[in-house]
Amino acid sequence: MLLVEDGRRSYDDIARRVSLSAPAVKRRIDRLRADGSIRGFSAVIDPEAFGWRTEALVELFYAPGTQLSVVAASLAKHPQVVEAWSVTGDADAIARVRTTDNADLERLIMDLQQDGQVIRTRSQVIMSALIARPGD
Amino acid sequence: MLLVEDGRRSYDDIARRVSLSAPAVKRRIDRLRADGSIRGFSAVIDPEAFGWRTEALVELFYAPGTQLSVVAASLAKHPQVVEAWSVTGDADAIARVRTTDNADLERLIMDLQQDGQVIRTRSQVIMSALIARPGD
DNA sequence: ATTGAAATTGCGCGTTG
DNA sequence: CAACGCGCAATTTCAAT
Repeated sequence: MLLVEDGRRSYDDIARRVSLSAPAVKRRIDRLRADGSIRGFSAVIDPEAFGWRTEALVELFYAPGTQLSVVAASLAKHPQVVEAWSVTGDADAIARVRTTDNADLERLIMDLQQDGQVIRTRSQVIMSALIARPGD
Repeated sequence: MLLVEDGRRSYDDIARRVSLSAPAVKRRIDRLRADGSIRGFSAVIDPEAFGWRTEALVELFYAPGTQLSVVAASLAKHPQVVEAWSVTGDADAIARVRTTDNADLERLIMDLQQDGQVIRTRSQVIMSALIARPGD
């Protein structure tokens, strides 16, 4: 969708590109928002400009029988956790985290381990972005 | 920033919330965009609504001496690759991918391997999202 | 503060099932 | 004929100068 490329495009602009009228476009978008196809709109930020200088993917290994909901709750406490997924394979979950520096990253990982059921973590720190498509 | 929560908020709306005038807000946002702190705006989509039913993190292992630029170019060819990072640790890079189904995922991985320098991959398919903060 | 652009709403029309 | 989605035009809100 064109709105993924630029979430502030005007209805008129979109309308011209798809050969419709502006109101028609608005109503379609309203519908997409209502039924959840479009979750919302967001500004995409440069993390460095906000002091987040290190980013990492942290694989999390939980104690047997740990509930997903408590995992999620534990992760939600830490604003450094940008995204986290429950995954198949070796690890139980993977968190994408953003910290000010390596020390902060270390502290976060310690926190997560103390927080409860984390047995082990394995981190892969991001050196550079190869691909970044917004809106995901 | 409030614009991360809702990228289509009006200047007036923001101005009221932060006790400033609308023009002042606009100037600030213009400055943030100019200096790169705000990269842009985007609609956040429900992948399922667009037929993307499987998501995975794919660790990529490249042949020794492979250039990052060719890695990036190879990944960029595939629209299923949503994000990709060069990382420390075991793997050389990690790609977040979105496919219609498992067969499509398998095909994508084969493609990436044929495409050149990928020696090995290891995939972790995402079962559910635990945390999702937009705008990142 | 003013001027112009964009968003929003009501209404009638054509198409479809 | 009922439901739906469109375009037009009028109104209101917003943006830019």
